[in-house]
Amino acid sequence: MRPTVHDIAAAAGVSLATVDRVLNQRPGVRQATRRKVEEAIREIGYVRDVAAANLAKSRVYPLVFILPTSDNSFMHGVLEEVKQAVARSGGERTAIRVIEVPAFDPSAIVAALQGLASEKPAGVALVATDAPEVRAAVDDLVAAGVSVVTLVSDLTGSRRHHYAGVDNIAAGRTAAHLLGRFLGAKEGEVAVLAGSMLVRDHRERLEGFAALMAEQFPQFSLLPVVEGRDDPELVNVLINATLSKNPRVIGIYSLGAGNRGLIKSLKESRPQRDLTVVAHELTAHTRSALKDGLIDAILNQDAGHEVRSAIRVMKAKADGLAIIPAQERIRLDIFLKDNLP
Amino acid sequence: MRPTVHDIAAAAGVSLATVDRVLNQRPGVRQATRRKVEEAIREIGYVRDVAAANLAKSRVYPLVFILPTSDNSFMHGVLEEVKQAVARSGGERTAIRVIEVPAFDPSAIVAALQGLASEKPAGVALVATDAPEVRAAVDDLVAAGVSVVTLVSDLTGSRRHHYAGVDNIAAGRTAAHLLGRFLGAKEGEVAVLAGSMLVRDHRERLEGFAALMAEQFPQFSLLPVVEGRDDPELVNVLINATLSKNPRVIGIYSLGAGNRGLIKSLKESRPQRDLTVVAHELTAHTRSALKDGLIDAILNQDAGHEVRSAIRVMKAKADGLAIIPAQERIRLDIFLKDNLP
DNA sequence: CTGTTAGCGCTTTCAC
DNA sequence: GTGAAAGCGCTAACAG
Repeated sequence: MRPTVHDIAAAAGVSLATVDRVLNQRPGVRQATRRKVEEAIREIGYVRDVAAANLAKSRVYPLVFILPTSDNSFMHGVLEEVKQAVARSGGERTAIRVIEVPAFDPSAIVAALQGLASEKPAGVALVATDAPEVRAAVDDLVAAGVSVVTLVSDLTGSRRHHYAGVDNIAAGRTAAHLLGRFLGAKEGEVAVLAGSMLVRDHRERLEGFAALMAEQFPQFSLLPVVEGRDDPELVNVLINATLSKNPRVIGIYSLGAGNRGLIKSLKESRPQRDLTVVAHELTAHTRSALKDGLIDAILNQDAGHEVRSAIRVMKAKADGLAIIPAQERIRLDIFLKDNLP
Repeated sequence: MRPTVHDIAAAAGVSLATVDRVLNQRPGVRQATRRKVEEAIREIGYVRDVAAANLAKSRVYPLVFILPTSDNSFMHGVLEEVKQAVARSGGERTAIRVIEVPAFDPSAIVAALQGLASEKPAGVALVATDAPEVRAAVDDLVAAGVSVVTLVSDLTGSRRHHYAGVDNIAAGRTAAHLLGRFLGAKEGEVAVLAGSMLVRDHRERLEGFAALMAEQFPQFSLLPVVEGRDDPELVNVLINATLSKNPRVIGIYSLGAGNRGLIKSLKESRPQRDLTVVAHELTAHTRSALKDGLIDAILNQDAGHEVRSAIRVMKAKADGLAIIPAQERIRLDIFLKDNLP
């Protein structure tokens, strides 16, 4: 049997209440007594039963997700996963609330973050827009004792506890590697489509992509980045323009969302143009385009994993508990036609 | 506040003990009373607090892992992950035991399985060798009320509750897809290295690989499969022989373990031969070979995920609880030089 | 400062 | 058949 608080109390010659005070670093214990109890805890090899503690406290973890209201399948997927987590709230002792904010708008995030300062949830997960004022607002929340996790796009330099998302520089490099090898001996130009250079994940993907292309595949020249704001309509127009203006384009890297528009362009260009395409995020649209051979590879981050991981981490950090790093690492999934889930 | 057993008791006008009997399907309740209680449970929308129940029962889940004593890094990794799970046993209420059996030996697995019949652990996870007697022994355990999970290699046709491993047909197809596209316009032969055709995972990978090569890349002819028994020494000898006998080999698919031997051969052949290689399982050896360009892509299953997932599933099945399917799906990871974890 | 006591939600004797 | 009461490991009033 694992040792319990009773065993500590007996060993240290004190009452349960005192043991509890020491265990939870609450005041009202003499230094000497405290030391005695800590000694006993160590001697005996005690580890707290978190489930029992939570039961006694009737603890629930109030959690907040701040998500952009982007009209793209990926963000819809994230929202859907959060909703499923809400459905599981009972068993997981969580109370989850979602705040939707306009996309690519730092001030909206800051406002949401500041609104939470008084509410003091156990944890906040946000899709961060990379701006100093967001960083400051995050740091304030952390200082107020809230556990903060960035989701999908990170906020380096801030004091957030954890990032639940993929390594986007590696993602860009991987895209370049695949595109380069798939293109093989061909020669020509490569177009890059992004959402916005305001979000860190897009910037990093571009950075990784451009770097590896330059290092390993200098035979392909990169066209200037096209920013489609993750908007299918706009993307469609921009890509059509790019393709008609640049007849030598043989490859496309779509590093943002709004691929519905890209796919439309690809379909229209199909008989004449032979394009090798790598895109991000597996959605109903990109999936069927992959199957049809319009897209050659999809890089993906598992939204379900990201959301579940963010919740686990927020809970753990709220209690000052350790996480299992490998379990919380968000993989960059590579999907080809043949390994679709 | 979520409804509790007390609420049910009050609503049904019975005592807690009776509610508990109904909840746990124990005898000693009149049919009429039982119905009344079940009614109340439904009306009130009760869901049991598993943590509290486990606390009251001082429940621990005795779990057994049956693993082959293969001298390869992948199985060592699995064992390592199980050990880490043992270290977490306290908080997870598990008591994990490992039984090691000789590799590729159905009778050893059967003996282990039968030995467990009397012990009746809550769950058993095994790396299955595909044989009728193993299937029968698994079915017996399931019939005895033990929850059984196959790990890494499945046992279709048996009554195991769950398979914690990758889709190996898809893995083989993915390997073919990568190899075919990476080889591009070249022409020549492709060699396939397996561990043993006795294990289902290897057979399935081969099947998927051969099928896709035939469909999509008929320009490459496949050499007969080489069986290296996952043994680095043997693999080294066999691959050396294959390479010298077949000068037209331009690609290799290593679908089993023992890649240490393969890598040795690759190093030795290096200046003269230009080989495109796809291998399975990320280990210290394959990782550095990937970095050095000896291997072009590695297909991997995350041993840590597999072990943690197996444990979650065994526990859930033992209690008749639902799992989150997406969380328990083991991905086929594709690693290139650029997306190594 | 320290201890006693009554729960958290559920299970389990042991009576009736 | 059914119920009262004690207790799982921990926390939180409330006394002293």
